[in-house]
Amino acid sequence: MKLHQVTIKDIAKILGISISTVSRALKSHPDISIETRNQVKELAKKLNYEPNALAMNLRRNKTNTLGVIIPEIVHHFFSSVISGIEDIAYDRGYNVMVCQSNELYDREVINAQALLANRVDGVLISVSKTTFEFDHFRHFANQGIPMVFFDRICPDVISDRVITNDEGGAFLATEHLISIGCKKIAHFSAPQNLMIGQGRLAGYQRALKQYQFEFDPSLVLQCDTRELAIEKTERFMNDNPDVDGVFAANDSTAIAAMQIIQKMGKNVPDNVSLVGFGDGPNALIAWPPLTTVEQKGYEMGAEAIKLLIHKIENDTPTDSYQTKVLTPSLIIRESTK
Amino acid sequence: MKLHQVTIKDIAKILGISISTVSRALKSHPDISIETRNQVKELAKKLNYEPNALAMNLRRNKTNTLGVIIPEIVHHFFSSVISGIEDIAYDRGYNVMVCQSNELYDREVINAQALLANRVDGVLISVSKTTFEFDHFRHFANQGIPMVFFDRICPDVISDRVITNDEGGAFLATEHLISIGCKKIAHFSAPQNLMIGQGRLAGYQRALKQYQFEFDPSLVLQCDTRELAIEKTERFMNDNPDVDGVFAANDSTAIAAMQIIQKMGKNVPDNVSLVGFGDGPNALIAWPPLTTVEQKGYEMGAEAIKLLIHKIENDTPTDSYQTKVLTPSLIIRESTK
DNA sequence: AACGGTTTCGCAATCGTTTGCGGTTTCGTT
DNA sequence: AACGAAACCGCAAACGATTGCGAAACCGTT
Repeated sequence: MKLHQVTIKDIAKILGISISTVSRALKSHPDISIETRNQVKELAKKLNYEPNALAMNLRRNKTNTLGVIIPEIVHHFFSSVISGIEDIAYDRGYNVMVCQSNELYDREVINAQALLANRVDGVLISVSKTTFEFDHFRHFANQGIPMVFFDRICPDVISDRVITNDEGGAFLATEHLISIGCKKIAHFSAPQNLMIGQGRLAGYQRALKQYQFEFDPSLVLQCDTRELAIEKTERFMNDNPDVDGVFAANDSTAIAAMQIIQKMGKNVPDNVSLVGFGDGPNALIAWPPLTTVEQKGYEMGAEAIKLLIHKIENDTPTDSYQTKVLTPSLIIRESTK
Repeated sequence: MKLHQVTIKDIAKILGISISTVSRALKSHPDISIETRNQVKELAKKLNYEPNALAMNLRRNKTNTLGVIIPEIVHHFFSSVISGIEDIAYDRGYNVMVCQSNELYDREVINAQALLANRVDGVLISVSKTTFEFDHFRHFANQGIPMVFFDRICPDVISDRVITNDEGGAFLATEHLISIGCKKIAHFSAPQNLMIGQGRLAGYQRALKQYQFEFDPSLVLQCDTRELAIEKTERFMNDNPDVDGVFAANDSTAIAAMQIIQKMGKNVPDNVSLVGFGDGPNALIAWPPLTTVEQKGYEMGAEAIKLLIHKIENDTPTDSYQTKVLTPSLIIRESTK
């Protein structure tokens, strides 16, 4: 049972002055005498007065709240993104409502509706894997609410976007393996129906080509989870015993593969060098620490929300959209040499 | 530039009926004829009408929004908690505003104020490490806003709580080290101003006592982050060369310590056995896989929000508070033997 | 004493919605 | 034809805050 919260009306009644005077006094409006102002402020503090944001928001038609729709919070990458979002939001005086879709289309729709009903000033979205219909996002556009997509962008909805240059990152990883003298480099790839899968394979291929390595399709193994790596790595390494470099599409795959390879009696990095992609904290915890392509979740969140706030606070023409591409960088550790 | 959002007033004007009729028609109030009701509903759908939650909330004095204050989102444990919170909130029709304090007292205070201003219906809190003053939490109580503390609870504020049985978990961990034959067992502890720090130390001590080990304060090292472990472990192990068991207050500390110990030329688990606390995915990726006390983040979030919603929706007497204790279990892996 | 200019404050509308109460139809009954 | 009950709908206040405009009150000047 909620108690009555103090309002300016209460303060007005107690002090025997009008509501408007209290309102003005609280924000040091010059129309109000200093004595009155002080009286009001003192009483407000004494009563623990907190302005009712709901009322203000209703009047201003602005909530200072941003919505976020994200597939899964329990993911180092996504939680980093949220962290970046939160920090910038905090600095700029915005609140954040985080919704997770759990990769479910229906839930994403409901989340979007809730954010709409709550009149958020803008939304940040990373699309669920099961979403192929985008009308729930278009409603934001219809209402003039700015959107920024990040990471999992929505190709069918024009808007601002923040993405990672997967191809470039994969190129760096592969180039590094080449530069340290690897002669036969395998790629443990992500599914090719995902943009990230395509991009990372493409970067791998471009590096091979640029350094006159022949592309051998049999050196590409679709394998992008810890479980798959544990299942497939040994056989693959036996089939291709002279592989001395592996670029995996993500860190957990790389780490699992590394552990299997070590168990097979090979030394990492002396016999085989491995590079991952993602740079969660896992890369540091593995042994040896994993060379990996750093994916900047925090920066992505920060960039996305900056873009969004800019859109909200400046009346930019509605038809100008940017796409920000974050270039990942290679972090060289001890799994390659 | 935000467009005008459709309101019931617009619908009323177009249909030439009153606002109240529209309002009632939309919720199928029996006073309204079926034809009118249908007309209204159709037009509402056509215009993409979305009820303004702000206005409703202002009138109802209820927001259907819950606040969460958490130290850090980028933590497997905390993001699991949020995931649990989100899922239940979604099922029960609540929105969630997540704020991270980044372990900063000042920021925690501001977060609390923001939630207060937004008139959340209740709050879930896990206290920052740098918080020693709790008035900002008491404001919630003063306003009659239910609070539930979880994990990092606040001893000075009476309220509902959800915690893990840290003492019990620590006991299990220490007992395990004793049972496998460790003779000199150190504890890398969390700060003693945190209840979890106290609890884990207490469990360690109880196990020692129960098995007639002498408690040696110099074997307790305050060290609860990866960075601290990297900084302090070597010196500690040199000062105490015959330590053959370490119980660390969390996994990342245990893993970092394990890596340092390995670098010092000792074998894990042959020379030194280590146990962590927390069981994020890291414990599996470390080498050797870490024995650890399993902490149930998702369940904790779910339990906490259930308690909170119960408090919100039922007028339970304000003076009855529960504490829910989640019992952790020991997961034995290869860092101990 | 009357006037003009400050200073200081209050009225009332507004944001979008809900809801008690009262008012107008409509229709059936006698 | 007249009366009463249903059925249907609108007025207006309320939630808490902001703000343009108007209005007192006070001061000094002539």
